[in-house]
Amino acid sequence: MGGYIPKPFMIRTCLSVPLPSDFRFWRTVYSHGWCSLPPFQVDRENRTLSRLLELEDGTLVRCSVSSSGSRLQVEATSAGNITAARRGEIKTQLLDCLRVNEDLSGFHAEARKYREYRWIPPTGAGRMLRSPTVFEDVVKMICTTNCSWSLTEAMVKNLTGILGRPFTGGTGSFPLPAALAGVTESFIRKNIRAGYRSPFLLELSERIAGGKLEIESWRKSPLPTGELFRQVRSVKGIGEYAAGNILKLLGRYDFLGLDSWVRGKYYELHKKGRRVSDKTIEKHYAPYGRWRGLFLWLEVTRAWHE
DNA sequence: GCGTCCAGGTCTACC
DNA sequence: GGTAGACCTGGACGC
Repeated sequence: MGGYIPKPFMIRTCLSVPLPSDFRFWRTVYSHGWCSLPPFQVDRENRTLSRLLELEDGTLVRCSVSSSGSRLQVEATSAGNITAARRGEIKTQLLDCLRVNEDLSGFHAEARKYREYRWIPPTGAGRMLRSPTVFEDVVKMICTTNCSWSLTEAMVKNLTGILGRPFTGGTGSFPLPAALAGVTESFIRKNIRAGYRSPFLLELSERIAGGKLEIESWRKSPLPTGELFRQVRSVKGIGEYAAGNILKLLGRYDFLGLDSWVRGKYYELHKKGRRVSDKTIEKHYAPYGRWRGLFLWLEVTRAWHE
């Protein structure tokens, strides 16, 4: 029994994109935990980042990205034709995720002023991996709050596996706001295992899907950072920690985004393990101005790359 | 296997 | 503005 289900005919194409001289592929991939949350997948051995992209017309494309010399190498696979327009969109989305076109010269110039941060410019550190959409970054950030990393991984895996669109031989796409808005709170609790975060995720998705909240424009917002921070904080489920870190993915580094792990690292590095208040930490980084959140993050994760 | 405790941010109510 | 308690899950631990 069981009928024959034909496998879709897959089309494969390769792209090669030039990179700026200060770009470091692996440092960007491993800039924080996002590379291990689906639809991202990381292959440490082959130093490859994979990602299922959903293009504007709905086409799904699996991309395997690596770096050779000064170029980004992309192998793209899809069930549909990968036209010139689609190739352009794949390139745009990937460069945006990897922050390739973000100018870090101001940050590196600032780093050179401080003895403790002079190690940063030669390493090319500073770019933080982000998702193709602000929505995905915000949902994932809510899933990092008040839980272990393994639970975050489970929630995101459920989101892509249950509500995302399937693709041959891998993870599903990240669900669009409408997909998340189309289920109930109890469904999110039971199947995504998001617990008390479920009403927050549902409300966010419903507001976006219903056109009442526009968050994709945050990446190009002309608002001063403090004002943008207040806007981000107005989303239920996003507190000081989550908003501070979402801002980093929007290219603003004025907030520290402290969580228990970062605090612990700070105590280790600066206070011989002794706990201090958040105000003390904020005071420490205040002299570094608009880059303070990035200095803090690179400082506490420095050992990851050594 | 079961029960208890704890860690992890955010929200709301209250002072 | 500051604080306490509730929210939910998974892991650690003791029995």
